[in-house]
Amino acid sequence: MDDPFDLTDADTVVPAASPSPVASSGHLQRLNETQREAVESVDGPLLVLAGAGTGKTRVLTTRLAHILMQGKAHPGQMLAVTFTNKAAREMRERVAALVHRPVEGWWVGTFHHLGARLLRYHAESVGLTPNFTILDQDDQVRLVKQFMDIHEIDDKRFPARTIAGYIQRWKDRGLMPDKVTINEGADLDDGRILALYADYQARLQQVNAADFGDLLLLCLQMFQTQPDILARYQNQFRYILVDEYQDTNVAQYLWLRLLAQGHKNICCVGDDDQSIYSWRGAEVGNILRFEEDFPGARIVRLERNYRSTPHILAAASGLIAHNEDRLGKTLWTDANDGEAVRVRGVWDGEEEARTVGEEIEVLHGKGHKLNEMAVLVRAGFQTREFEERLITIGVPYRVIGGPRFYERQEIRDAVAYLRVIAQPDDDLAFERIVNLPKRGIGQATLQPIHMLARAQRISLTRAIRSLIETDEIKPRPRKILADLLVDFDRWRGLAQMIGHAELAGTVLDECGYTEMWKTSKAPEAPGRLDNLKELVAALEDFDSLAAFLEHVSLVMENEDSLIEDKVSLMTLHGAKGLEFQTVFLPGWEEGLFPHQRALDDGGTGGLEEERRLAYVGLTRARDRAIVSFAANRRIYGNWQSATPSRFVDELPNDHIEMESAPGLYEGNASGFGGLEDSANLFNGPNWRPRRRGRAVALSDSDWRTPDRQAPEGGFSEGERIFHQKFGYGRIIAIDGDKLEIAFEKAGTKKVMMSFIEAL
DNA sequence: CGAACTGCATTTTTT
DNA sequence: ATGCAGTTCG
Repeated sequence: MDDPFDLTDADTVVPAASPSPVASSGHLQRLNETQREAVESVDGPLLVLAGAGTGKTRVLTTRLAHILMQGKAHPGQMLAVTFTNKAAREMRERVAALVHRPVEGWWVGTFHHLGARLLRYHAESVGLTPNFTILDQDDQVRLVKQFMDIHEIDDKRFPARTIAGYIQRWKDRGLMPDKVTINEGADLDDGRILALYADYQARLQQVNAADFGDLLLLCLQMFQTQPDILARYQNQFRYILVDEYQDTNVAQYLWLRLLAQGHKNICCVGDDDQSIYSWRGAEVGNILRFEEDFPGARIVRLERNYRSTPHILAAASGLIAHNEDRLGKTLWTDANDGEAVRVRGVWDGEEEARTVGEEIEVLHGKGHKLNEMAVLVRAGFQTREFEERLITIGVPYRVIGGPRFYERQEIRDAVAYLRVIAQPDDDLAFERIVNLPKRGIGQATLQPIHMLARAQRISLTRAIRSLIETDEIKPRPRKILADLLVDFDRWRGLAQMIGHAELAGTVLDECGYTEMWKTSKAPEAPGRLDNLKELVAALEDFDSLAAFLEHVSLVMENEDSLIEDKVSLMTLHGAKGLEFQTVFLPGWEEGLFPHQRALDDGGTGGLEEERRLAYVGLTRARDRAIVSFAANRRIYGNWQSATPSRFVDELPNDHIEMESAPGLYEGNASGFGGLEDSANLFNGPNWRPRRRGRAVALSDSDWRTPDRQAPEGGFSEGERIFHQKFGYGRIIAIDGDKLEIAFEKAGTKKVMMSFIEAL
């Protein structure tokens, strides 16, 4: 895949960039005046406040290309940091397109990616070896659990998840255990949490591992303790560029500030109004403080919006104006007016889903692409209602942000085997697979091993090696463990002889893991086996096992091809950075959006962040935004009546069109009958019989684009298929355009043929 | 040691 | 309603 980790020293791979001012000015001409200013102000600190839809990415990539083409720096002297792999990839591709060739040797990537790379070069300086393991959240929690009892922490009051969260937050703030103050929560649970953090951290080093936070934190530590290393990179990185600066946490900020001290050419791009990640450590303060942090900084505001209609822009601006803590921007556009933002009150969630579905059908009938429509919700579970509706009416959709490939159980299991092979001291991986498939190794066997490992500060496999000769372990488990270690050694030897993809296949077969799923009666077993095959196939794309493992730990994304025309369903968070012609924004009710939880533990700041989320949602829309709220909603199984979100009231009247049924909305807090009034249940203004959807689905099937029309004889009984909601299954019967399918997980259902994918 | 049961919480998420 | 995690029983 993209940029597998390699040990090529960036400095040595520097083809000199030849200045080509002609091409350069061509690119500059496609920019407006402020954009050009942002591109051309290459020397000295620069903050680009880039409002939604103001051409941020274009500026960013043109700037990088500009620097290259001006011959101001070699690729190896540029550092471009993003938050997601997707953003990094996009940057790489677009810059390459601008300079008409792939750009070799420049440092583009996520904070974590680049941090990992730096650490691998200099692992010894922080007490690791270059092949250290990167732990993900799951591993972290498991590691925390191991220390819970030692520190006598009540897991009712402080579940492992929560503690891992505290540790993560400390790391986000750049705090090693010895730096945590009372102010930062050093006294949590009488200091037990902090003590656990110290143990946790010591253990990580001992097993040659780093968690996500460490990728930055250890870099910081390295920079602070090894001035020569720091100086080298300060010197090397002539131009630094940071995307989504409003999302940086303290550790990332410190990391950047240290690296930027050399040439002081740092360009940060961001938008304080789109800061929606404070709950995971992002500090809006970083962007608000930029001028103080980088003296002499220039600030460029990109305010001309190329995305949305004036109505949408005005609605979003009017809403965000209710926030106090902001740098302030005034977005403008010279696009034509377009449609007002529609705001619709409905009876309940079902009706909301129905109306959204109808709207989608109408638009699609008029020739609008489904790819250009999105339903953006506050919380993941809200997508369910829309999924059900879209299935009923036969509209293809995709849910973005579901479980990801590398997070699936079988994939993590398989990866654990590979980790044990590549990193013999990887305890977490070892524990995951020591009794998987079932070998009869349980807590009883593991306990003395743990004790020894802890006492001697060695890894579990090492502990086993020294215990294997003694009577500490009963004969039967002793034999099993000894065999297992022999297997490990054999696989490690094999790794030298055969390709890593082949190795993976061999390991999974020989350890019995594949067999375990083959014999499994579980309905999802065949799917899991398919995934394992996919994993082995994916390994082919990497140069080495190490490169693959790096990829797995750092790149957790799912690749969902945008080729098929589908409506997108996702959370507002997931929508940041995307745009659609039509955006549906359902669930604008007090308690749901703004979410009660954000209000409770975030105070005013929490509310403002929710408002920014709303702003992000609205500004995703190019032509059309439809906000809706329901009077009644079923949450966790019981019905609750709801009040329209305060954000609805904050939308400027001149730019919205209220479509509430009479009586459902008259300003906030009135005439919004809840369910206690049970007569309303069947007489609500928008109540309709349940059956209706069925009829719509059948009569409307003709609007579907021809190529999506399921081929008549495309399926046969007994065929194995895939359905995006119900998963894998086998066809039992065919009835016109509907198929009866026995799903492996979801039981037997009748579904529309157009939703079935042949395998 | 493994399987069944019960209780409990249930925003957002990248790496 | 639902799933997951921790506990209890065989």
